[in-house]
Amino acid sequence: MGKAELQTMVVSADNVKVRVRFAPSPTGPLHIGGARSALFNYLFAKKYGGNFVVRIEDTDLERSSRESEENILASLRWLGITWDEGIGVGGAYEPYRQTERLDTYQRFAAQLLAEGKAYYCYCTEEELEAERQMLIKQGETPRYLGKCRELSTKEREKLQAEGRRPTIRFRVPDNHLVILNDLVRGEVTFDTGTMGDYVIVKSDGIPVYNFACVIDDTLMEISHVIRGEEHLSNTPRQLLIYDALGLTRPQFAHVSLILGKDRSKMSKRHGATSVVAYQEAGYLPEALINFLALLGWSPPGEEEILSLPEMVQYFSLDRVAKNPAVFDIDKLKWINGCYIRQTSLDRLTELAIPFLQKAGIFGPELTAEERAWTRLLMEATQDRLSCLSEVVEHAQGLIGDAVTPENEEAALVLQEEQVPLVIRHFKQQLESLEVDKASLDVPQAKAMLKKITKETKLGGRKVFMPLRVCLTGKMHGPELYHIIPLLGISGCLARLNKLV
RNA sequence: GGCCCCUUGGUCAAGCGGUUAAGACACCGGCCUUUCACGCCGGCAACACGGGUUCGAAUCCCGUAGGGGUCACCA
Repeated sequence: MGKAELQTMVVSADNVKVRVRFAPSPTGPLHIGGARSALFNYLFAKKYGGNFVVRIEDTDLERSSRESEENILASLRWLGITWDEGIGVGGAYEPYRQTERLDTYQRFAAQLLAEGKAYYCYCTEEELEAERQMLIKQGETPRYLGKCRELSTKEREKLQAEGRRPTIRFRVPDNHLVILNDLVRGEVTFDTGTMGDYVIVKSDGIPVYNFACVIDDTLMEISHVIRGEEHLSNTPRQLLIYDALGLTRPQFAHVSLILGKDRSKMSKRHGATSVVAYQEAGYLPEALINFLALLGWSPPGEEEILSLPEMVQYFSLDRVAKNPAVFDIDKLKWINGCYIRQTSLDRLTELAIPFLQKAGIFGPELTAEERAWTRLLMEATQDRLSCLSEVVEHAQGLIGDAVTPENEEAALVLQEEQVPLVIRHFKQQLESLEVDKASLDVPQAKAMLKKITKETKLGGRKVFMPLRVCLTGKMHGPELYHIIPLLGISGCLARLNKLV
């Protein structure tokens, strides 16, 4: 079946209610790739008027934690990805946490057992490991050879009496072709020949992912499973269970991975991989979302800066690319800068405050004056920021009285002959004003600078550059008429006196 | 190693048998500007390779190479 035909299947799925899900396992923070999967599911649901559900797959008791669950949900909320149903919001298919659905899985496992489609396996980990090693040594695919497949009741009782707790294994049909019609990949065929019977229920009675997700997706009436490509190889195992239980398969769409610079699956080595890390680095949620959407999907038009509703409007699985995408931090920065420039000063101020607090510039509570100062700071730096965290540097440059020229070039500027004259005029201007920080605003600063230029009859650069270096020590930076009010009259005078 | 997926500029990507092979980021140049930045204008740069199919392949098929994923009582 061609991709175009598969696509019409999706679109004509109007007789089936679209229900998709994001099912993270709470074993750490929300990963960038997970966030994209969640986003694609969300977009798909909204596009087709369906429901987006969030389910927690916490069957790995060792690694799962409530804390991680909370963190993941917090990241989703921060990104603006909301869910119609699931953890925290409830719904008609409760519960949405797998460890609270154990009896359900047991029922289906019992059915498979009763029908001979699954069986108890008493092998120990050591035995299994030995088998694996042996196969590897022989150059074969490591897999379970089916030692416990035909255990008699007596043998089982004996093993049981030894204190062995069995797992339940699915009996994989021999030399059977499993065919998947993937919505992004097309037809994919797997041969069960090298698969080996796999565990569906662990010895502690907890189901394994490949089993639990089949049951849940069925019971929760999930229509489309959109997930990362790392699950593609698992899919035949799940498909086999659908078939064995006589369940209707959902449609699948496997989205390619997000890669690091070296083209391997994005991991810690490549830098930040969690959504919180980007949040803490000063990326705006709408920028991250926008960037993630562009990784593996492309809008039909030319515009790449898109709001969530716009993405919903344009989203479709047939515009999802098959090839993996390298995470390009430069592009993220650019997108983030675009959003920072679009953001109102009021919101920008609120967003920036935590960064300034964290840097120790402000305490836990801000005075009205500090807020106003921050707002001015944002006005001064808005279009030169690619990340919120960058304001810290700018703020730090405005604190304290000591200024040193950043380099030789800057030092040289101060040697120019007109400098004393310019400074004298500037000081006069400052001193003629009330020595009250609040009274010095941007229009006043502009007027002052204009006056100096006029009085000294000097060209712009000869006036502005020395002042800039005197006040900041730097050759580049925000507009002087922003810097002066940010420093305040006393701040400016202090810096001038220290330097000259 | 077996199985599976992928292959258009440095990166993201459009393209779905006939195009001068879009666009974006990055990079380079110019303009704007009292600096930098923003913005605007311009430039560099790609169909992995080899066979087919076809009047015609980036587009279809088969190989090769390269990359990736997966092979747990993890998800």
